[in-house]
Amino acid sequence: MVVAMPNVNQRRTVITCTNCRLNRYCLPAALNKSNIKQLEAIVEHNCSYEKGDHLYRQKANFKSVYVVRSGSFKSYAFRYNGKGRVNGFFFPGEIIGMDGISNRSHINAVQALEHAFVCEIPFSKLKSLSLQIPELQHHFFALMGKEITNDQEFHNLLSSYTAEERTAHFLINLSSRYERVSISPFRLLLPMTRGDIGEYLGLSLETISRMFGKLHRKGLIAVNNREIELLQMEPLLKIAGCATKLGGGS
Amino acid sequence: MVVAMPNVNQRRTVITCTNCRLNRYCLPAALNKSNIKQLEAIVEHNCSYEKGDHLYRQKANFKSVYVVRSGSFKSYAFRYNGKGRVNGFFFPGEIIGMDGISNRSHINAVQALEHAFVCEIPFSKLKSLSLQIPELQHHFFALMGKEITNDQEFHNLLSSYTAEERTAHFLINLSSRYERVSISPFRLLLPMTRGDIGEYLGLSLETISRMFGKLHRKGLIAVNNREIELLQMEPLLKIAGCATKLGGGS
DNA sequence: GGTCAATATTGATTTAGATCAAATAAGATT
DNA sequence: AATCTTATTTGATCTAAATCAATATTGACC
Repeated sequence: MVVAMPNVNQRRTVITCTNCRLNRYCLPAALNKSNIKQLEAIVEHNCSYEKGDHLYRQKANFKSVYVVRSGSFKSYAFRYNGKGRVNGFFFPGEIIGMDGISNRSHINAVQALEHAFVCEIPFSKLKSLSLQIPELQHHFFALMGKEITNDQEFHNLLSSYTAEERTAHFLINLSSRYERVSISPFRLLLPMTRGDIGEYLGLSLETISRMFGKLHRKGLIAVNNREIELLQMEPLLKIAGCATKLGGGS
Repeated sequence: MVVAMPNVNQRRTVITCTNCRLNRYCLPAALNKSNIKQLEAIVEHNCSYEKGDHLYRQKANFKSVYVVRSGSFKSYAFRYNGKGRVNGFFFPGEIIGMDGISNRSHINAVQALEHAFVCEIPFSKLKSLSLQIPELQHHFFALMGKEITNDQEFHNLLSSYTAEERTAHFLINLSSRYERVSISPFRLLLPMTRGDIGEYLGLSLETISRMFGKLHRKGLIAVNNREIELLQMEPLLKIAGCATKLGGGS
């Protein structure tokens, strides 16, 4: 089985925010050492999930947000009419669960794409702590704001990009998110199926396969099942509609 | 010219959050009287905009969020490659500006669709006040969370709904947002063009026109230029993929 | 009221991507 | 290793919506 996302801190030292390799991408990024200790106290570290396990299901009560430590997840939702599927992927350092904040219940389900670890942060405790630590409040506002701008850029993509552009954008976006957490940004190991990508990008799985083929024929990528190598970034960025690499996002 | 959104509190009494007719949909909703006074002190009330005026432009510095008091706005963004356009509409009681929180600069431009008034809330002051008033912090987290869930439901719509379903959804969504602020939910006066709607829904303007025609021929709506009457809610809700009326959203 | 520019409708044609249909290929299970 | 299931690729065909094109309508401005 392809395991795209390497585990972080495999050795079983006790894991804390202070010693976590991802701490500069996560909530501690905004905090000083003493504040990090306070944050540590409310975080449940390193819960383990197997491939296919659900972090939560649609309509589940919202209690916590989660940070991916290793592995990856997809979020998906069915509507009343059965439409709609995958609406996000999550990689190490990224936050899961904001879809439950407004309603106190999650609108999506979230499922592990491979063996994964997450930290769980009870939201009520996070809110209380944010009242005491202005930097934490500020940072969490910024994280939610980032989620909003990502979603809006995605709106743009779904309403005006061709299949090839969406596919290139997807690869470039993944690349920059991998790079951020020191995973190779040029050899992408995809933890999700073509079908997942298709649902996410509003395309059929056959079209995803064809677009990978098309980009391959142009010499921009190499495709070997779930392993995609990005060979020529400049033209890819151009097709993806990016002036430069993208910021991370769900 | 069609003026869809009636002005609120036209008589020139001094307008405050306490006496604002929209206060139960806006930030004061979460606050007690003394807290509302504190909020009032940081709000710039009733700034006026003419049709076509920009509330802010793409890449403008982020200082404030805004609440629509009357009239309506659209937000739009151009990408590096010239793609993408309208990505949101805003009606009375709704918050504009969250697209600037994470980056300290707005990714969208926002333009008045008709004569409009907004209240401006400097974000740094709002954050400070949120540290003192837990209910305010909670409420603003909830508002941002709502934005996130709306955007994700929209992702779903753009990736899996047909033109007819999108159009019906748009009308139903508008209806419930109008109803929330006591504007008729069955006689919709649209402040935006077919082109705006098309860009928003990822369809051409001709398709919007045709779908209005199609829903009209089915007897579900009556179309008179910018005035759309919803005649049969049940079938419309069904086409729109809603079990019941939708919550508000951008 | 008359002219112009912007919007909206409607029809004809094209096309990007969906769907249908096999054939491979990779992993999982025995 | 052999079988079975799930994913992927590739080709043929179809179709929803885009695009192109022509009017028609509306509102804005002299």
